[in-house]
Amino acid sequence: MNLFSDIRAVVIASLDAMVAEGVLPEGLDFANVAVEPPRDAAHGDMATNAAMVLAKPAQMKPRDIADALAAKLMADDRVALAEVAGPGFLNLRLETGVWAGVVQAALENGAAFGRSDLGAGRKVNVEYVSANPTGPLHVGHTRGAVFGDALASLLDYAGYDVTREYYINDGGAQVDVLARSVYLRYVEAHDLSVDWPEGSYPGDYLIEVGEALKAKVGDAYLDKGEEHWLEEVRDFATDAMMDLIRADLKSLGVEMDKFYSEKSLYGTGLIEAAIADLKAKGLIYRGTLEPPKGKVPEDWEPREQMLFRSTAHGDDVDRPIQKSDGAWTYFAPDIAYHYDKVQRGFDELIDVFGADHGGYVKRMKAAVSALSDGRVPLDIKLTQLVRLFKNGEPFKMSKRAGTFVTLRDVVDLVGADVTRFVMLTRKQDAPLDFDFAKVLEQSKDNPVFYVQYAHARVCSVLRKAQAEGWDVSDATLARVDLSGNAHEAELKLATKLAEWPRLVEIAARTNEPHRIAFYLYELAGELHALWNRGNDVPELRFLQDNQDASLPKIALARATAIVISAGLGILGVAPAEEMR
RNA sequence: GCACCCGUAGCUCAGCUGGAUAGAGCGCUGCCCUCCGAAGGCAGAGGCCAGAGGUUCGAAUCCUCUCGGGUGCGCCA
Repeated sequence: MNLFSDIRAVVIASLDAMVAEGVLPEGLDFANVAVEPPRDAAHGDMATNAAMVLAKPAQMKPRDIADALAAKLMADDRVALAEVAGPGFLNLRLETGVWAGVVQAALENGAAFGRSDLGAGRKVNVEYVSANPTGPLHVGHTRGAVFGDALASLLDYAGYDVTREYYINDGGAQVDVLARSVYLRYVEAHDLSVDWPEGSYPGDYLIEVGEALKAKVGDAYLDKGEEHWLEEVRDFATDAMMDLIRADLKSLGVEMDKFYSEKSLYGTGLIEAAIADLKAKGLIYRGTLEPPKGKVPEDWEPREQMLFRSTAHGDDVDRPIQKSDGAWTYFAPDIAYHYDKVQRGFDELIDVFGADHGGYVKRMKAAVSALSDGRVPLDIKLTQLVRLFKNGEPFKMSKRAGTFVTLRDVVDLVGADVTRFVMLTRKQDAPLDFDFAKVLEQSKDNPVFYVQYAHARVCSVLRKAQAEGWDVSDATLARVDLSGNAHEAELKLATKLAEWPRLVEIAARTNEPHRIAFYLYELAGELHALWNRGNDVPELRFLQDNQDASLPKIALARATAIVISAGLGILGVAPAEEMR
């Protein structure tokens, strides 16, 4: 139930009727007609811009359209008042019974209140984290993990068929470096000393991998050239790292539907097939790139390479897909991987990358555009870095992983729920300050607490009501006559609840789950405000001295808790029953 | 040099496919518990939305340019 789209439908129907009656000319496009909550509550419950949008194409004065439309809308039994204001806005005041309907819908539908069919079952693939399998996940990955996971849940809630996917970069040189590092730890496990070359991964987390390797193969690889062990150790090490990463993700509550191995692309002909597809479209050629202007690499020499004509699909420069020695560049398997996604039938693709990968956005979009003939949109979300603080001081930590702060460090210190919520209180492309002290603070300037507290307060009311022996099940509350909830503070809360389904759609359309977090903060604020109004106005307290008077109030509170719980569910955060 | 992201209250940030007088938290000032959890609430002060043009009935939002900050830029993934 989306009240805004319901009322918009009424507006559109009225406009259609006006066309039929000859009040409006034929052939008007109503696509830009919007029904929105007004910025100022004094303007009513909803406003439509219909008259202003249509004035020009209809060659009429906004005022005339608005007057005629107002008369039509007043005929709808949900509209109490429609009046023209400002430059041609039509402000609508709805019957109070409409808000009761919203509360009842929430109670009847529970967590599904706010679900949308916006996605219409379309298949969307959300690829996120995709960290190299060379070590534990760090804070930067954490943000990508939380963002991608919440986005996936949001899209699911909005009616998409969602696949959560992780691309394992296990085919390149960096896993060879990993293998050599593990080998050195393996040698150390035999109580032999080793020299650590530049650029290896000396992190402590590889010690146990080296020992595990020793337990598995004994001294079989000692004093052998790497041609005897590199491949085996590489597989062993990447498996161990992926186990580690999977456990890290699980500690955050993130579970992927699919882990897709880059290595698995080789030898299957998929890369060749993807390139052949592009070639058939005339997008592959041999050529030499110009050196980048302004910053020419010192060892620059012109080389002829196999290039992808990405400029034909919006890129700034064509991109190499084969090195001069004939080996694929990293871009080739990336193309093949996205080719595979297109082949698997996804209607939309989303990649979540760290901001340091911003340079790859255009070429990936160009590749997907070319491979799908423009049919499959690819949205790439870049997550900005996280700055760590403790009480305002920059926070450094060096534990088992060496110099960086790991995902596990963060989760161990503040918990998965807090980590997730805080990471979503900022737009993903803005830097995020994460203060270990503040996020655990139990006060209003900590949004996690503020939202949880609102939910806990409602739970407290329900517990007290049950202690009185009252039936406060959702089914009962949904049948209560809510016409008594007519106070301005109560209507304000119900109005906020009515925005929930609309907000879900906006957040899903923009792929911006942080909007959920901000909405929950506002909704919690409305509940706290109403709660405190009970100090001055006893009739507004959720608990009255008898069941009949209490149930309508409790119904409103419970509906709020349902929406908070559903919203937190999208963010992957468990609602608190009580604060401790 | 080029591309992408960003610039909104003293600070940290929202701002809905362009909508009315630009919002919230922190900080500052003053109020509100014999009363469901005051871990809260109410009110006040604080803005040339970096700047300049343009499109539009209407611009923080779209376009161009300038300034300032970040990220990236052929055989590294």
